[in-house]
Amino acid sequence: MERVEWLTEREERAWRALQFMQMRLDGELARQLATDSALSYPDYRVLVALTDRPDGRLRLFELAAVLGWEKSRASHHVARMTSRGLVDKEPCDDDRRGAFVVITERGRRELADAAPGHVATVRRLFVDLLSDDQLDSIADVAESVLANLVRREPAASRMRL
Amino acid sequence: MERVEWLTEREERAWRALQFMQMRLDGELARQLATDSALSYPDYRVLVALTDRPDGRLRLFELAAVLGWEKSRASHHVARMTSRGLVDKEPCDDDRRGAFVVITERGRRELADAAPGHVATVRRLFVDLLSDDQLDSIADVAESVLANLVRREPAASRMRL
DNA sequence: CTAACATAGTGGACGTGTCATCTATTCCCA
DNA sequence: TGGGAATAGATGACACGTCCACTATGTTAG
Repeated sequence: MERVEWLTEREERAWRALQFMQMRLDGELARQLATDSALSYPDYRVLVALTDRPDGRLRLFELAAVLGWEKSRASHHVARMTSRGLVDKEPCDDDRRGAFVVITERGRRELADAAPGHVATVRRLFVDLLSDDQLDSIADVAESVLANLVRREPAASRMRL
Repeated sequence: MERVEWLTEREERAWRALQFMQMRLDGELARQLATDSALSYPDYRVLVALTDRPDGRLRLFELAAVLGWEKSRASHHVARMTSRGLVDKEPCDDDRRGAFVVITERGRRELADAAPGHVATVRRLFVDLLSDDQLDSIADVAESVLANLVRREPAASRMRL
């Protein structure tokens, strides 16, 4: 095992603060939605993704891709949402393996109720605290970290016997 | 319901990218630990917190505070770790409600095995990609977001009947 | 054409995290 | 000092997310 550099003070500060921020932020967002609406944070994200489409429908694998979820997670979550009447599943004629996820009237109503409070909270706890430069800096960092992750990913698929 | 400003393009870019980064980063970190060691990411953080103390022990509520966890989460997680022999629980004489969480030899061994790979992954996927300015910027942002969260928190406790 | 492979989606098992609730103890102040 | 409030911790119920294995359908190369 070669020598491993532990983090410098500067690195540690950034890494710790980021972890804490994300944990607390997600917690608050989830809590706000749970308190002020009947939607969980994942529910909310699914419904937003669906209403971004003119017909309010997405193939399950597209939904997973848009949200950055694994397909299994999307399947489980959509199943839960279907049982609560927030979305419906419909078969797909082009590809008979496939399924569409469609937002219901009830889903639209609950999203419309929840959205203002959620957006206000994102502003209050995050966006409104930051300058334009800080927002850009965050986006730059996050995008380069993501690009690096994606670049590494195909390595696994390339591994063939 | 007053009018709510949805996010500008710049704000949305930062917010979305940050969410994605954190989700993917946590996933990779968890996956790396699961693959290369017998520890989960939460396990790892508990053991690090304990070894930061000279005697390898912390009161349960202190552990929760250090990690930024709710006490219930700490209690559940420590129970799971105790059953796997990574930590022990010991009664506290000063405060008979209390309990100490103590790292075991086995816990120390597994942490020592897991640490190099974990740190290397944090470097590879995050720290080493960023400049000093970027690291400082992240830390500044995260700390001000956290300070804002803490500032709001006491409001709830102040609410009395 | 068909055999191998890839992809869409499902479902069970399990670990994780939150909320609400409960007990026991300690703190505090009138 | 006695009694109400705060605190430490445990626990049960439930939602969430991952891994893995599986079915069914589509795609492609020989």
